[in-house]
Order: sequence, then structure tokens, then C-alpha cells
Amino acid sequence: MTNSREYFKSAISVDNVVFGFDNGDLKVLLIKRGEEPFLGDWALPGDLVLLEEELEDAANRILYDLTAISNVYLEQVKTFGGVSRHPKGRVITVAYFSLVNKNKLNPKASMFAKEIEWVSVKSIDYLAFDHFEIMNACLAQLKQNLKLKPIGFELLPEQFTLTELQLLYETVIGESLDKRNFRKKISKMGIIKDSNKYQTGVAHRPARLFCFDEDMYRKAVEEGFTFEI
Amino acid sequence: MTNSREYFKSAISVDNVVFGFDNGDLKVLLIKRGEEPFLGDWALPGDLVLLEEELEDAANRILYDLTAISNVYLEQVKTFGGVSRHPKGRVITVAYFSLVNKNKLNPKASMFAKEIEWVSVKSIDYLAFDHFEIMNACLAQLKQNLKLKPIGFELLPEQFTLTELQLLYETVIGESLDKRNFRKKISKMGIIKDSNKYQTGVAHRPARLFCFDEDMYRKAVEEGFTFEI
DNA sequence: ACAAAAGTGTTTTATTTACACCCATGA
DNA sequence: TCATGGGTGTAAATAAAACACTTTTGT
Repeated sequence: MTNSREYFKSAISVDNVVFGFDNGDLKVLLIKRGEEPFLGDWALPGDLVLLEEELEDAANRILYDLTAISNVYLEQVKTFGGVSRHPKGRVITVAYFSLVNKNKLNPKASMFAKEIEWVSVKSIDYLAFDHFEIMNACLAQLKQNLKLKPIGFELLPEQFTLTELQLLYETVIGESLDKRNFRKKISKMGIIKDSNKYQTGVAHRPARLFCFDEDMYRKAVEEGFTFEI
Repeated sequence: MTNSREYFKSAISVDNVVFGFDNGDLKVLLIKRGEEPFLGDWALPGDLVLLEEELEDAANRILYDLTAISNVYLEQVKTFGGVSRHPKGRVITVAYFSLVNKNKLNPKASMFAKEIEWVSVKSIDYLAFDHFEIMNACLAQLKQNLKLKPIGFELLPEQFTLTELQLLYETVIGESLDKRNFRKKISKMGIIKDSNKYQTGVAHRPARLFCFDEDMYRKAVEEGFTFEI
């Protein structure tokens, strides 16, 4: 068998597709590259994984560096290993996506990026490296999992209206839903609780504010419940 | 920023969970390790990825080496990067699973393995390295995707009976299905075609043989059909 | 009083489930 | 002729879809 030392010549990176939701618009956090290659192009935030660092830790580190937040929803999506995807050598990258409440953070220039911006997913048609392909893979997985796991809440403020929740689903999945049927479905699940608060300062009847009830969700799952939109 | 040359010290491997179906039993192809570490333990077939080799090519190579077959269904599942998952250094492994028609091949000792065996999934409770965890991740994804994509056929001979197909679903998903309802659902999809042949040599009324109709499946998908069991 | 979004049930339609007997073959 | 699995339809229950008006607030 070939001497395995021959092979310890690759690098591992992590790229993190950070999704945020903003009033009917799904956005991702992009950085403008400050060095070659792809100088000046928009790219996904990512970095090489340290030799003694777990993959997930790297993904969290990247996000923390840009936003100073931690404990966000993080999901591994796919690994991209194209031989010539990086000009400096063999770099395999593990793609993750994160879901954050966009309103509660303001990304800042950092070690990784002088310029950083929330960009509407639908306006993106190119990114540095193979990052456009990576973003699309993450978007596809988000669409799929949004229907099968209660992760939509991660993109909303802690308290949200049912209309906001519905708009989130409509935006990401890309089809419009019936208001009454949507509410019926959600409330039948019994996994959101009424906060007994209301919107303020809106020029119409104020909506009730709800929050995701994680305890209830866990109990329901134990009893055989499976989330599905 | 740290000099990136510091990081080109990792190795990438691919592990391939090869599933086969055998008369009500889901099996995986395991090899017995012929060297340290984990000498003598059962493990997944896998190998380091060559510096100029695509990940998928590596997965196919491993399978071809063991079975001399190619063009099988292959799906990337997850990447495992635990810092100390391999005693010889940082080895990130990308897990794939393959679906093969177990009856049409006989695995043979090879470059990778002196001993190789089909082992019933339900009898496995330990494997070398983190391979047990890897196998379980692949099994979970197989279960999920079997319901959402027409990949079950990959595990069967080209021609199969509806009872065989049903047994496959029952075995992998782990719940029993109603015969008439199952047949109704499958035939309404219009993606399998009657071969006009029958079983022979069985001590009961011989069953019709069907095959998966990939053209029909593609046409149906274009018209908005989505497979679901 | 008007504009704007919130909130709320019923009917219709489609889908899913439950269920039992006759058929063709080999032994 | 018996044992074995193959093959088939209908009715009931459940879930999904369609649909319109009243309420509450700010301006």
C-alpha cells in the first residue's frame, strides 16, 4: 500500500452560508475578497480549518468573527473537493449553513473581511471560487429541511406574528400559502405559544406575537409527532 | 493572516457504505482490517483520496476495486472530521453510500482487503474508527431518501416482483405496508413497466416481473411528479 | 370614515387507510 | 389436493384545499 504520508498534503476549509430573513427577502452574508485570488469578488465567509479544530468549531468561529454571535442553528450540507477548485493547492471545503435572526446583529469588518454585506439570494448569480454552487446546494437543503424540521423560527425574532412566519415559508419555499390553512396547520401542531403580546405602532389591527415552544416540540416528537409544512 | 502553507498537512479519505438487499435483509459490505490500527476489526471500505482525484472518483474506485462493478448509485452523505478520529494524523473522511444489486456480484479480496463480507446491518454494533457512526448516518439518509427518490430499484435485480419491492421498503424503512395500497401507489406513479415475464420455479402462482422505467420517471418529473412512498 | 392587515369555519375534494377472497403453480 | 404466495376493489376515515367576511388599529 502506498505510504500514507504522501497524502498529508491537503487543506480543509469550511464555508458558511449564513441565511437571514428580512421582510420577504432571504439574504446571505457575503464578504468582499481582500486578496488574490478573486480579489474584489463577493464570496462566502470561510476559512481553513486549524489542524486541531473540529469542523463545526471552525464554522462557528467564522460566524462568530463576523457577527459576534454564537449558538446559532448550524447544519452541514455537502463537501466540495474539486481538484482545481482552489489555485493554491488541494483544498477540500465542507459547506455549512447557519440560520440567524438578521435584525439582532450587525455584521462587522473583521479578520476575514473588510467589507461584509447582507445580499438578497435572488440577486446573486456569481460568487468567487465555486461558492455560487455551494450557496445553491445550501439553499436547496434549506428549502427541503424547512418543510421537515422546525428551523424556520431560527430566522425570526423570538416573538413573531403568524403572518411573518407564513411569509418566511412562502419566501423560502417559493409558493404562496393559504392563510387560514397555514394557521390551522401550525396551531394544530401545538409547538408555538401565544406570548399574550401584540404588535405596536402598526396602522392596522395589531397581530398577536407568538414564540416557538421548544419544550412542547420535544414532547410532541417523543409522542411520534413529525413536523411538516 | 496565517500563512496558508501551514495548513496543507491534512489527508482526505472516502468511506463507502455499500448497501445490498438480500431477501428481507439489508446488508453492507465490510472488510476486515489487515493492518494497524484496528487490526482484525471490521471496517468500511475506504481509502485516502489521491491528490489529483475527485472525491466521487475515489468512492467509485474503492467500490470497483472490491466488486469490479461501476456505474452504481452513489450519494454523498456527510463529512467526518473529528480531530482524533485517525491515529496517524488529521484525516477528514467523506462518507458516501452506494446501492448495488448484491446478487449480481461477488466481492473479492483486493488491494484493500483480504477478507470481505456482506454483513447484515442489524447485526452490527461496532466497527473500526468512527465507522459505526458513519454507517448509521448513511443508513439514516438511505431511509429518508428511499421515501423521496426512486432509488430502491438500485438494490434489486433489473426485473423484480412487486412483493420484492414491497419487502425492500418494509425492511429498510422498518414498518410493514399494506399490499394492495402499496401496489396501487406504485402503479399510479407509472414509473415501472411490466416485462411480460413471470417468476419460474416457485411453488405457488408465479409473480409478474417488472422493471423501473427511467424514461417514464424523467417525463413524469418534468410534468411535476415527485416520487414519494 | 377610510385604509390595511388580523383573525376566524365550513364545505368540497382528494388522499389514505382498512380489509378478504379467489388464482396459479409445484410438491 | 394441499400449501404457498400472487393478485385484485370498495367503502370509510382522514387530510387537504378552496373560499369571504368581520375586527381592530392608525391616520
